[in-house]
Amino acid sequence: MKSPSDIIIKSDDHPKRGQYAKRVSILDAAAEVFCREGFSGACIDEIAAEACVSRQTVYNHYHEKETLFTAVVEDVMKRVNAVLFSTLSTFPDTSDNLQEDLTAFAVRLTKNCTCTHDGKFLRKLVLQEGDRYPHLFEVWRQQGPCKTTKALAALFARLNHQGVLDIDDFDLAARQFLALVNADMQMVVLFGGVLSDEELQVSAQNAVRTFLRAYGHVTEKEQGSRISALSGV
Amino acid sequence: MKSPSDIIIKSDDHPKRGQYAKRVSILDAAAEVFCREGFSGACIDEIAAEACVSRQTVYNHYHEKETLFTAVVEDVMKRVNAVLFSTLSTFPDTSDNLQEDLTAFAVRLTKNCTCTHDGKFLRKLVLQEGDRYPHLFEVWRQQGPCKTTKALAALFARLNHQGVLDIDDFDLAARQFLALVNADMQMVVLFGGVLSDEELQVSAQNAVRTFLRAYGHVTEKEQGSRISALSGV
DNA sequence: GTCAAATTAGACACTGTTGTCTAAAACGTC
DNA sequence: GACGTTTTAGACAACAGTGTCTAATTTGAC
Repeated sequence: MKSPSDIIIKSDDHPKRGQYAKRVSILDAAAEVFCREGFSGACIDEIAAEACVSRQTVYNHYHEKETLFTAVVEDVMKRVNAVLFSTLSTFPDTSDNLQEDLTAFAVRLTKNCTCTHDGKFLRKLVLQEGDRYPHLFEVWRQQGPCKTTKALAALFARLNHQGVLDIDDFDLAARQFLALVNADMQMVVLFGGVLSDEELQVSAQNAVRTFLRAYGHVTEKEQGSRISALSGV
Repeated sequence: MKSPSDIIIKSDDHPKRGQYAKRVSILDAAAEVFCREGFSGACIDEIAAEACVSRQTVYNHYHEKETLFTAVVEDVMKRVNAVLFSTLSTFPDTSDNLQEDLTAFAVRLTKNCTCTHDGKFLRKLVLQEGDRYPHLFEVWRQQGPCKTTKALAALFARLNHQGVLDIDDFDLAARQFLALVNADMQMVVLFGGVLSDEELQVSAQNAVRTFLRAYGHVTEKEQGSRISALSGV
């Protein structure tokens, strides 16, 4: 009915051809179904259908459900981590307009990492199957979130050195920055809600304002009043 | 083999007898299995075995798997919300020793609500099956977390009125307080890790310290140094 | 002790899923 | 255009889980 050249045009940017295209297609579909149904609830037939591929093809590439699952998880983790570190590299390196720069950074963080399809998938997965595959997720945690905190801590240390921040425990500051940035996400994202760009902006602004109130150097005390005017939503 | 009076002594405090005992036993076992395996992965036979009850008894009480599942969720939600509000009622009402009082409150919050078995279960459940039962969880969210934030906001407003805090948006402050308190929990709790009492204490201390730095009234500036000495771990 | 209600083990039909196997078709590379 | 590889649809066995039914047993209240 459908020729394969139709099939590979799924929702991907550059439709790769041949065997590789199938792999990607299967991986994407599997991610979708695993995320929606959980491991036990997901059924290979459904995945095959969603990937526009026969069931046998799925079994050709990944011998069994378990293999497919771990492949999907590793794939998503790799993507998420890549985006995470690429976003981290946009951390402001100048200290003028710190409030605005940090806010923009926080927005990027939420938009690229937290509120992403992959992001939600991974969060769901970790919680859902973390107990069953401790090693799989522990490795990711070390390479991802833990490294992120360390990197962020180093970046804050730099700002501290420049004299614009007053932090004694950089690691703690990093964790708290992330917590504040995600403060409004938790509940909304959990329920599939989507925040508008404006809401994202306000949320990030609030997070950064509080962060800078706690850690901003005393000389910048005029910030407090300035930003409270901005966040009038 | 086993007499029912043996069975009901599971891990409960006061072993209720008769029909009610079975219901409780089933509900507990089901919560355990649903949490471990997810809805699709959970099997009635396993639940029945874990509850020391025949499969038929499960079907007598809850006609089908779906019914049992929603019953379990509602049960856990009720318990979690009850503990949540009972903990909220212990919010400090005097403003001397605010740092210590708030820290103790934060510890109670994490110990009673976040790091609980029920707490983790609910978080897992919301993420896992939230899409499938939007109404179920939306009601809970309104009655639980949303109300919590409102209540906490009101409590902060009271402290603000007493002049010990300098908050302009109480609701935001409440959300950020919760975010800071949970900053260290997220990753650890996700992976089934358990924080020691000491770690819990330090984490709460750090959260409150940052919160008060951001929102504490300027006159209390000596707090910053005092607490940083405390949190030397 | 009696009796109604609840519980039990086990068998049962039914459905859905996994993973294998086949033969036919489509592919891509030369 | 020929040939080896990949994909496909469909049938298939094996299995696991749901939900029903039955007949025997146990329970608790009187």
